[in-house]
Amino acid sequence: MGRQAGIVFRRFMSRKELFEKIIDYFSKHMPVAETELDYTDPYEMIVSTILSAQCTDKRVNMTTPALFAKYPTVQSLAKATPEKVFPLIKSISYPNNKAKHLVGMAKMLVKDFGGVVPSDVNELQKLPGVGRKTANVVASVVFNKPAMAVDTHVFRVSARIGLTVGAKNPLQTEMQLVKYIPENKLAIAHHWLILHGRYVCTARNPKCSECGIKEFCKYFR
DNA sequence: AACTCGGGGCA
DNA sequence: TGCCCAGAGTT
Repeated sequence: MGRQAGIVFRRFMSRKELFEKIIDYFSKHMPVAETELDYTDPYEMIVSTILSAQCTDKRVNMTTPALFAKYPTVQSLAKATPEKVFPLIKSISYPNNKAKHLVGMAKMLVKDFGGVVPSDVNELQKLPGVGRKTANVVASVVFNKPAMAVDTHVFRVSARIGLTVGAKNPLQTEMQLVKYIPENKLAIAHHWLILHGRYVCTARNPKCSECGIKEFCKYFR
């Protein structure tokens, strides 16, 4: 497999072909990922995604049950205040900002969107606490839109492997990836690249010896 | 483009 | 203790 892949790579391999190679590996070695893309409802998804900024998913998952128990709907959260939300999320990153953002988001959803989470990326970004990354996550994962969310992991891993070339910021990475990744693979690709970046292709001291796709990786060669 | 928000996990 | 972390908003 390794030798064969090396031979294949020595001739020309497009980024689309490169993506197919790694997505094939991930699909065989991270079968859990598919189910982790399930969501209960758009409200819980967008709240969870906002909370996940600069914070590990484990801490978010420890926090959300109590939060949704007290504020199960957009309407209930819209009637809250940041001061009431803060203690429920104080153990995650930037609790003050996020408490403010969550309440502001809920208020805007009720006031301007009829209490319904929009599926359009540009509409999503109008919400407090929702930037381009969060908007793309919600659009692609919840609404199956052709959007690619790029966080620090996706940015770094894509550059190292060679999925992107010369991308200087997350937006450029996004623009390159959406060009050749099939629409129905964008959400799962986001998830896989994050997991790979978190546990193997780390920012410092990446574990190349444990990496299953180093055969295809520009950074490793 | 640079700066701020920020508590918890881990070496 | 010091360093780091699934970004977003402001200046």
